[in-house]
Amino acid sequence: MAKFDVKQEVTDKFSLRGRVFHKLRDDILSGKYAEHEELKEVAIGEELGVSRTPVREAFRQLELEGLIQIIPNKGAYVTGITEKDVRDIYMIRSLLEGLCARWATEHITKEQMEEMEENVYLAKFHADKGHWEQLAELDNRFHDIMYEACDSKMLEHQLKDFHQYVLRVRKKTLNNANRGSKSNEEHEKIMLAIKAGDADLAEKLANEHISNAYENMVKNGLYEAYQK
Amino acid sequence: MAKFDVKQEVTDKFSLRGRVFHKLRDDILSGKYAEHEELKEVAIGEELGVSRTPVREAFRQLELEGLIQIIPNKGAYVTGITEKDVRDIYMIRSLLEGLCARWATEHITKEQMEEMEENVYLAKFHADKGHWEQLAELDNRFHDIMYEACDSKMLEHQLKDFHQYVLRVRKKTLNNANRGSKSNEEHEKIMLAIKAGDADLAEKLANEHISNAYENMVKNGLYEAYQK
DNA sequence: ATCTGCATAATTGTATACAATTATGCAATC
DNA sequence: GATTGCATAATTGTATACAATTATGCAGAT
Repeated sequence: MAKFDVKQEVTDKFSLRGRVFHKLRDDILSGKYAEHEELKEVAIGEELGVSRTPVREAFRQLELEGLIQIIPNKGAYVTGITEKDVRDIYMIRSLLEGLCARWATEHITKEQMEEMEENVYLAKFHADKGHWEQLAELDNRFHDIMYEACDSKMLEHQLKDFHQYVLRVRKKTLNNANRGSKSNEEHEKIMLAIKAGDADLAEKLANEHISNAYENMVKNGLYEAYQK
Repeated sequence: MAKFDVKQEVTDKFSLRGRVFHKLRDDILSGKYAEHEELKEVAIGEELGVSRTPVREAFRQLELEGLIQIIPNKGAYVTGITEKDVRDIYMIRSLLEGLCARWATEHITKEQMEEMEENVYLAKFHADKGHWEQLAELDNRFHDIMYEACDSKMLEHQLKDFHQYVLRVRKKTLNNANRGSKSNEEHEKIMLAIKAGDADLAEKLANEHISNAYENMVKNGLYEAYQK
């Protein structure tokens, strides 16, 4: 009577299609392919040692993830993201993260609260030591905890969708200046607001947290990777 | 030097895969398939007179549209939407429509503004006459105008995504009571706020518009179609 | 030199064959 | 009767062949 697993990831890591999907996604996000570059089915297939069928299916998924665009009978092209797109994404995400923090305040479990506290204190340690790799990992994890804690698969899905875009710019954001520790200080405030049950404050702080991340990114000129 | 068409719909209406995609989407949204019903590749293919290949690709798209869920090596199942999911969707959409109204206030063109006014006044006429079909059509169109007017392909994409879910509940909402004319009165207020350049008011009204639509839906018990 | 028309090549769209996995039914066992 | 094991069927996953569409290059006209 077990219902099918709702937590199932949309992409299967073990099928050929799943491997193609993950490989292409990583390559696009890491910048291996230029924007607007055309992806050929046979070329990708030969590179990975698979036929066109799984490649085509991976293409359909990447299209709806917003990473490529398929034009019928022509080809698949890596999507371009403009400066305005990035700004819009951060503004939308700011709203949604705020709502997520609000709902998390209302629904977080004891275990999730404990992991969130642990995350903040561990991140403080790594920030002091300058361990940017671990810090970035913990930063991602903090947000994932909040997504899970908000107890809404709809909102979680939306926010994780945005993550695909955000990853294209955010990966370098925590390395420079002291955004890393600054970010974690903001996490701590959000965490404390959630712990105190102050949903209004949590929402406001989460809003600002994303806005600040955006401001920091602009200040450091990470836009350069994107077309005007 | 023409760049590829960014406005291109994600699904091609003329390819076999496109036809399968649209057919299945309509059938799912219209309730032809029960929730959690399994969709078999061969059965769908035979019904539409096509092979499994275009069916499989349509499945991958429907999955990312959130209408079905594919479990590797098992099958494709129509997604279930719980009452909580519906509530979450409307709350998220309320936020995003508010942002959309704000941006529309800042970016709407003269032509779009005129179409929006025309939409409202035409809808008033049909509401008086009790033409619910046309009213529903105009209602959808009003929101599409606003999505286009906000001048953000990212936000537009998000809101249209939600539309897939919302269509499953909203289609009957305008038929009963006087929600139809009530909805249009709210459209008019939003339109006037946008025309007056009052972004704060437009945002607030758009927020409330979606909330009201949700409240109305709950009041009329449209939830019954969904699992607990 | 540029443009047009057409033959050819390259690429995507679809159908089908086969492999791998999962579901089903039934007999044997307890 | 319930359960296990296994043979069989049903279904999905992948590869490949062929069709349809689009891109390319070149000859000839202007």
